[in-house]
This record gives sequence, C-alpha cells and structure tokens, in this order.
Amino acid sequence: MFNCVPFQLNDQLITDMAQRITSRSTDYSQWYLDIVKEAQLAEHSPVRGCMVIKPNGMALWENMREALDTMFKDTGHQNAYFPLFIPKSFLSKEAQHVEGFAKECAVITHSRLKAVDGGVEVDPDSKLEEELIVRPTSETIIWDTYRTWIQSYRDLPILINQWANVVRWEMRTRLFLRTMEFLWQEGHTAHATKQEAEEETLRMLEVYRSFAEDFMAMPVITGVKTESERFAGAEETYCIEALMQDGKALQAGTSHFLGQNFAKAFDVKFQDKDGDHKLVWATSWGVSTRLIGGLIMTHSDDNGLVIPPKLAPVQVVVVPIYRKDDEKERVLTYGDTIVDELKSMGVRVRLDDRDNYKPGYKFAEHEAAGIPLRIAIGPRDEQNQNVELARRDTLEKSIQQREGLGERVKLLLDTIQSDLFESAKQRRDEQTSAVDTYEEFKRVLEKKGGFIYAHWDGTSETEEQIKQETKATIRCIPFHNTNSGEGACIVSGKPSKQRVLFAKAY
RNA sequence: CGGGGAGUGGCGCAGCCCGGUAGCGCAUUCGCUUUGGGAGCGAAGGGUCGCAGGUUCAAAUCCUGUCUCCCCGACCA
Repeated sequence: MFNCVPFQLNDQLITDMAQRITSRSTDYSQWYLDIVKEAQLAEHSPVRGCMVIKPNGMALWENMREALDTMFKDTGHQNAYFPLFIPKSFLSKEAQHVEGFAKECAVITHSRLKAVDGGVEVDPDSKLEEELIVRPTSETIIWDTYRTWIQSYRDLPILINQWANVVRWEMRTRLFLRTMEFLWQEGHTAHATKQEAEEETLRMLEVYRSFAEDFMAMPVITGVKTESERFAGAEETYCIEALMQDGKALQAGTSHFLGQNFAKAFDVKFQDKDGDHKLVWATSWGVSTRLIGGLIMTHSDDNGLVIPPKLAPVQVVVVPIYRKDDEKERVLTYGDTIVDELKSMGVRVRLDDRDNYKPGYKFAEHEAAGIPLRIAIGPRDEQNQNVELARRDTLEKSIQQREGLGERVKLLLDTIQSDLFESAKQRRDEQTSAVDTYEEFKRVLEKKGGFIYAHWDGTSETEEQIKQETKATIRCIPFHNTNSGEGACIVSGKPSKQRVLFAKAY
C-alpha cells in the first residue's frame, strides 16, 4: 500500500499549481520569468538591460559551451581571443555592416574620471581622439587582424572561434533572450575559395542543428534567411529556428556566408598557387546565452525548469528521508553507496543531505531547478533494498530495486533525453500549419500561432506588408520542406516555387 | 523612444486617496517538537519607504524633477 501512494498533494500545493497554470496561460512572459527565478538561473542587474547569471545558470551555460567547443574542435577549429574595444573607424569600413549595427553601439569617448565634491564626473580633458566601440560583434577587428596573418594560400584556411561577451544597446530587453550584454561564441573563418567558405557555412549550421536537437532536445528548422532578415554584411545567412511553447519562434543560431565583403573592406588578399593575388572568402557563425532562454521555453512546465540530461549540471539528486539519528545514519550510508556507484559510471550526481529542509521542500526545489532524475531513499527502502525513482519530465515515480540501479539510471537518462526531444517535436508539429490564402494565414496566426508554411512571391515588399499587417516574419526558407510544391503567393497571387516558414518571433 | 504598471527589511507585498514618526507573509538566527510532497510553536535580529528638491510644526503619504524595473509597441541574436 505504501508503495502505491507514497505521497499526497496538500491543498496548498494544489492551490499553488492552479495559480501557476492560470498565470502561464494568461501571461507567458511572467511564467518565463518565474522559471528563470525559481530555477536560480539569473536576475536583473543594477545596470539596465543586463543580467547577473547565477551559479545554476552559469553551470548550465558551461555545459553547453563545453559540448559546442568539442564540436568546433572536431570540425578543425581553434579558440582565440580578440579585443573588446573596436576603433570607431573599423565599423564604417563595410557599408551594410555599419548600417546594421550603428544604432546599437556603446561608445567610449573618455578615459578618465575626476573627483568632484564627494562624487566623480567625466574629465573633459580625457576625451579620446578616436572613440572606441564596445564590440557588438567582432568581424571588423578580426578581419583587420587577419590582413596581417594572411599572405599565401598556405595560410588558409583560418578556422577560429572566440568565446566572448558582446554589447548591443537594445531598446527593449528580456533575460537571456535579449540582454544588452550577452555571452556567445563567434566563429570567423577565412578561405581560399568560395566553395570552401560555403561548405564551412553549412557545416557550422549543421553543428548548430545537431547541438540544438541532440543536446538541447530542441527541434529546429534549418534554412536560409530572406534578404531583409540577413546579417548586416553577409551574402547569405543560414539559421536554425525553434518554436517555443507559446507559439512564438526563436532564432537560435546563425551561420553567415560573408563572401568577400570583409576581405574587400579590410583589404585581405593572398597569393594563390597560380601567383595571382586574390581576395579571401569569409564566414562567421554564432550562438549565444539566448539558447538558455530557448531551453527554458522549450521544455519547462508549471513546476519549473526541465533540463535535458546531457546538459544538466546535476543529472541525479539523491534525497534521503529519515526521522531519527539511527535512521539518518543508515539512510545516508545507503545513499553514499548509490552516489558512489553512479559517480563511477560517469553520472553527475549529488546527495542532498541538507538537514534544514524537509524532503518535500527538496523535491519541489529540485523540480524547479530541472534536475532530470530524483532518487528518494528512506529507512524502508534501505531495508528492502529499493529506491524511489522520479522523472522530472513526466513527474512519474516508481519503486526500483537497488540491484543494478546504475545501469537503469543511465538508460533512463538516455530515455529522458530522447523523450524530451520527441515531445518537443510533437508539440512543434502540432503548432505547425500550412495555408493557401491570406485569410487563412491571418486566422491561423491569430487563433493558433506557431509556424505557418505559406507561399510567398519572393519580394521584400510582400514580406514587409505581411509583417506590418500581421507581425509575422519569414523565419527562413527551409531546406527540408515537407510542405513543398509550387503555388501562388498568399498576398500577391504571383507564382511561388515553395512554401516558406512564417511565425511571430521573439 | 511612445503607451500602461511599479519602486517600502534579503524576497513578495500592505500602508498613500484622507500627512502624525512603518506593518504583514516568506526567508534569517536561537530553542523545542518534527522529517515519505514546499513543517509547527515560541523568541530574536534586520528598513534614513529609489534618488534630489519643495510645501508643512510634521512627509512613505501632498507637489516638482529625476533614475530604475516590468508589460505592450517600434529595433534586434
């Protein structure tokens, strides 16, 4: 009997959950902020638009970073570091680039403060001859450097990645999704041929797709951006697009084919085998802490965050339950054997032996933090050589034998990882529609949201009109289009080769 | 930058309309009882009420200015 109904919900818990469900359906933003807060990921900083990433959030980012870094190195890349400050003149060398970023740059104009009755003010005498920009992205300073690194075809390709922080002075910010300062990686590569650079662009897009789906368990659509959504200075921008639970799209990563734009702007040439001097071909690609936002909005439920096992800083938490000192000793010793076994098998496990919280509190806390698996052990479990295993994703609980626990935990973590992906994918597919008329487009967007496949005539004018009238944008022209086939543009009626992917986006 | 809301112990809030020297819940510390779904009781500590002016015998409260945060738009990874 005990094993069948080990716990009971109390009134308070039911009330709390009801309130949360209500708040989520009415205000997704608040729900998102609650998750960030309860999972102890980040908080607002005293500086407008910035955030303090707390240890939980940083541990998650570090795991993501490590997985990505491994993938970058496996594809032949190396890490390097370039300056935070960029001379203002660099930014103006590539015409589209300056247009794209000029409106959101932090500018350093002075180098000193001076004390003035109790406070400080900017010393006017310290005005810089040339202002410095805090990098919004590093193409310019990197290509200025590449000029000195590249002379011969033997110097190519250069395959470099940088982990850094960048600043974009955004008008409106949201934790993780759009902060003024954010952490990211930016890859910058230089190649001898166009083909090589194009291959690199797509190779890195595939790395991002694989990371999003295999590690984050976040299904994405890969494709190419339209001209108006293209990165400032790129010839072609490829992206991975994810769909959040509220039906809005999130651009989760981009990979740009930069052509010879930056090589021209910074005069980066190499002497080829044939003796000719040629301009270098370039790519850049990046993902940011925005991915944490994507992770939260893809998997979380009303009990808090859900982290896929591959990325979870703690994969399994062991919660001991006891009344008296002799029970405590027995249970903790029992717990130690479990922790030792899991550790030896490479599982990231933590024994929560804090004495000042009751088990119920710990359960709720670990659920909010998104730990994939919980093992609860009490005196009876110790006696019967059992454990109670609880999955974070499904909230299912079961009694398991102690014997062979390590193997079962490893299997279960794998199962959770793939189940998370499958259920996220199912959710996304349910929120994906294909339409043939503008009326239907508007109706679906209004009532259901999500991804909408529709025919488009390929012009920026039509794209802009749809954006103005519905707030939906073309997320990408997908590579693998299950809704392909020719048709007519939903607005202009002109012929269209394939449907493109629309959604309201973050 | 436009529209709306809000800044009061660590966190969440009440008090403001109608000025009179700051209160509640959670958290913290100590004690006892507890521990299988966010424990109970008792006691204690902690706040120049975002900031700067002004009105007044007296300002969390009224007036002016200013900064910040949240939500909705325009911009963006």
